[in-house]
Amino acid sequence: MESLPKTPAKIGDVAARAGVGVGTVSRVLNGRANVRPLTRAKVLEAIEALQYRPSPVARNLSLRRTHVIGVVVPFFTSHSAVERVRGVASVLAQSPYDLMLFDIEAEERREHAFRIFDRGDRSDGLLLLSLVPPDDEVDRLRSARLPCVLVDAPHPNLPSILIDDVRGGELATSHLIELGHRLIAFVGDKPSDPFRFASSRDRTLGYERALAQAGIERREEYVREGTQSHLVARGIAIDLLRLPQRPTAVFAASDVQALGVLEAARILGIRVPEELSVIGFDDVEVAALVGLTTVRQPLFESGRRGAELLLELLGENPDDRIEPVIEQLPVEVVIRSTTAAPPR
Amino acid sequence: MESLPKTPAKIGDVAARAGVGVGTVSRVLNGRANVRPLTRAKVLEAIEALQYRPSPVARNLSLRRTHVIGVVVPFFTSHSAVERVRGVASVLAQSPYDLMLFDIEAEERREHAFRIFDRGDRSDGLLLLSLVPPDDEVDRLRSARLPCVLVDAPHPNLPSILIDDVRGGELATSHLIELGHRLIAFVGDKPSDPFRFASSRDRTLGYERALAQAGIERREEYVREGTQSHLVARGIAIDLLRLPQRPTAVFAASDVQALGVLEAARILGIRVPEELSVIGFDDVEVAALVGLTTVRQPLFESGRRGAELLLELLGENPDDRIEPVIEQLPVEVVIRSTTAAPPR
DNA sequence: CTCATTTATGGAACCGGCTCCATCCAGTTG
DNA sequence: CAACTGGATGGAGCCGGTTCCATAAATGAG
Repeated sequence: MESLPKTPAKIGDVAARAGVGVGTVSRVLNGRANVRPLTRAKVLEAIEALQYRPSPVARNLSLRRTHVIGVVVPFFTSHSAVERVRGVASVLAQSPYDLMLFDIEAEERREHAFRIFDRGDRSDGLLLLSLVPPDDEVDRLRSARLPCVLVDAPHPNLPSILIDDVRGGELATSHLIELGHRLIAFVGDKPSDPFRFASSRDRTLGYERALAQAGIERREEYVREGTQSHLVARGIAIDLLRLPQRPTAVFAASDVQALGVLEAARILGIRVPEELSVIGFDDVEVAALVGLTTVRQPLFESGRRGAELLLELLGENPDDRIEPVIEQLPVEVVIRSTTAAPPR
Repeated sequence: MESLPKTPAKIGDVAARAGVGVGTVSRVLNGRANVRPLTRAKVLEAIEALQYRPSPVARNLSLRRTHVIGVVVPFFTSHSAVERVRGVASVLAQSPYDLMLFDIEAEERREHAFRIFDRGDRSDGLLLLSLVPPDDEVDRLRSARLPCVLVDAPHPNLPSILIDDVRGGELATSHLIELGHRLIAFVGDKPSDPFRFASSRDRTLGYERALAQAGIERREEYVREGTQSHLVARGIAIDLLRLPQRPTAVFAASDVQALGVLEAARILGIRVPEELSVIGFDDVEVAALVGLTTVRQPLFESGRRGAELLLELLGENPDDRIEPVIEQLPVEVVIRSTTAAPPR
C-alpha cells in the first residue's frame, strides 16, 4: 500500500512517469488514433499507478464546453414542474450531459438566475420551464450562442414546447356541457406574474368559447381568480358554492386548484359528482389517485421533448440558424369519477 | 448601437481598455480594497462598455472551487426522492451554491455517477440521497477532500441524516395493535439492492418487535416482500387478502405500497377502514390527499438538514477533521382515515 | 541504401481567470 | 531633502487540460 499523494496527479505527472509528452497522454485519454500500442500501454500503466483522473473543470475551460444543461424552473415545489423535470432528467440520463437545476422560487432570484447565464459558458444549453425570459435576456442568450428551449412558455424567437391551452379549456368546458351542465364556474390564476406564461388566461378563453358555442351566457360571478395554492382555491370555491345560484360544475385551471375545490365540497357536505362536477387541468399524478376528471397535458412528455429538442440543437452547427420551432403537444380529457350529469 | 463582437470580452480586454493591469481588474471584480476610486471607476466603465462578464469556468479552475453541490439520487421518479430534493433546493437557493442533479435511475449508471466525482473538482460537495456508497468510493471522496453528507443512508465514516426505521415500524404496528388488530400483515421491499439502504428491513424489525411485545405470533404468510412499485404491492396485497385467514390490517413499508394495498382492497370490494386497516410509511404528499394513515418521516426536512450540514462542512477548515455526525429525525404516526378498529 | 512519405510524438501556446511579488509613488519623518 | 513606509498597481505564472505544429521515427519506393 503506497501512500497517496495529498495532491492529485495531473496530466504532466502522468506524462513524466510514462516518459512521454502531455500531448500523447491527452491522445490516449481521448481515444485518438495514431498512438503506438506500446506507448499507449505505458501511458495507461502510469495512469493506473498514479490513480490519475482528468479534471473536468480544466477540460471545460479548454474545450469551451461543460456537458451541462441548465434547467431553470420557477416553483420547483409544484407537481407539474417536478413532472417536467423528471422528463428532462430521463432524457439527459441517456446523454453525456449533466443536469444543473436552477430553482428560482423567490421573485428576487429570477434576475440572478438569468445573470448566471450571461456568459453562457457555465452550461452548454438551457431549458426554461414555465418561464418567459425577458427580451433582452433572449438577445443575450443568442449573442452568447447558448442554445435554449422553452417548455410551457412561448417566445417568438425561441423554440418552444407548448400545449393548446385554449383548446384544453374548451375541451374541459365542453365535457361538462355535454353532461348537461349549464351552471359552470371557473377557478383560475391571477395573471399577475410577468414571468409566468398566461396559460390560465388562455384556458379561460377556451372556457368562454365553449360556453358561447353552447349558447350559455357567461356569468361574471362564476369566474374567479386566485393563485396556484390549493388553499386559496378552496377558499374561492367555498365562496362559489355558497352563491344563491350554486354552480353544478367547476372547471379549475389546474389539478391543484381542483383539489382545493374538492376539499371545499367536502367541507360543505356537497357530494361529488352527484351534486357537483369538478374537472381539473394537468393530470398530475395525484389526479389518478383521487379519481379526478381532468384535462391531461403531457407534463413528463413536455420535459422529454424539450430536452430532446435541445440535444438536437446542440448537435447542429451553431451557424446554420434553425428557425424557432413551436411544438404543440396534444391535450385530452381524462374522465374519472368527479364529473357526472348535473342533479335534476 | 455598436455591433457586438462575436467573441465575448475577457479580462485582458477590460484591462487594456481601462489602461490598467489585469490584476487591478480582478481586484475590482472581487471587491477587494486597495483600489483607488478613480481607477475603479475607469475599470467599471470599461466593463460596462465591453459588456464584460467573467467566465465562471475559468474562475472555477483558478479558484479550485465550483460553487456547485452535487446531489446524487436513485429513482428521482419516486415521491420521496423528489420531496428530499425539494428540501435541498430550498436551502441551496439561499446560498451561493448551485445544484447539480445526478439521477442514477439505471443500475449501470451508478458506477458512472460515482466516477464522476473521482476527481472531486466538479462540485464542492456531495449529497447522497437514499444511497449507500461503496467503501472504496468513500475513501476516494475523503482523499479528494470532497465533503459529503448522506441522507437516508448510513455509513460509519460519513455524516448522515437518518430516521429510526425500527421505531417507525414499531409505531405503525403498535397503532394497529392498539386499535385491536391481531391479524396484521406486512408488505415491504426485497432487500436485494446493495446500494439501497435496508430501511424496509428495519421497518420489518420494528413490526416484529411490536408484535412480540404484544404477544402476537408472527405469521410467515403475513410477511411479504416486493418492490417499491405500487402495482407489485397491489398484486401482493391481493394474494394477502385472499388468504383463508384474511388479515384485518396491513402495514406497508411505504406510502406508495400502501396505495397499492388500497387499490387491491377496492378491487376485491373490501371496505377501508371498516373491514381492513391500512397504514403506510413516509407521509408523501399524496397520503394526505387520499387520507392515508401513515408514519410520517420528514422527507423535505431531511433534504434541508442534509444541505445545511453540508454547507456547514464547507465552511469548516477541511483539516480539522469533523467526526461523522449522525442526526436522527423524528417519526410519528399520522392518523387519517384508513385505520380503525377491526371488524368484530 | 537513399529519399520521400507517413505516422508518432513532444511541447509551447492557449482557454480565462486569480495571485503573488516586484515595482512605483505619494506621504511621513528626521 | 534623503530615507522610509505602506498603499496601489502591473504582469508573469499558475490552475489542468487540449491543440497544433515542428520534429523525429518508421515505412515504402526505387
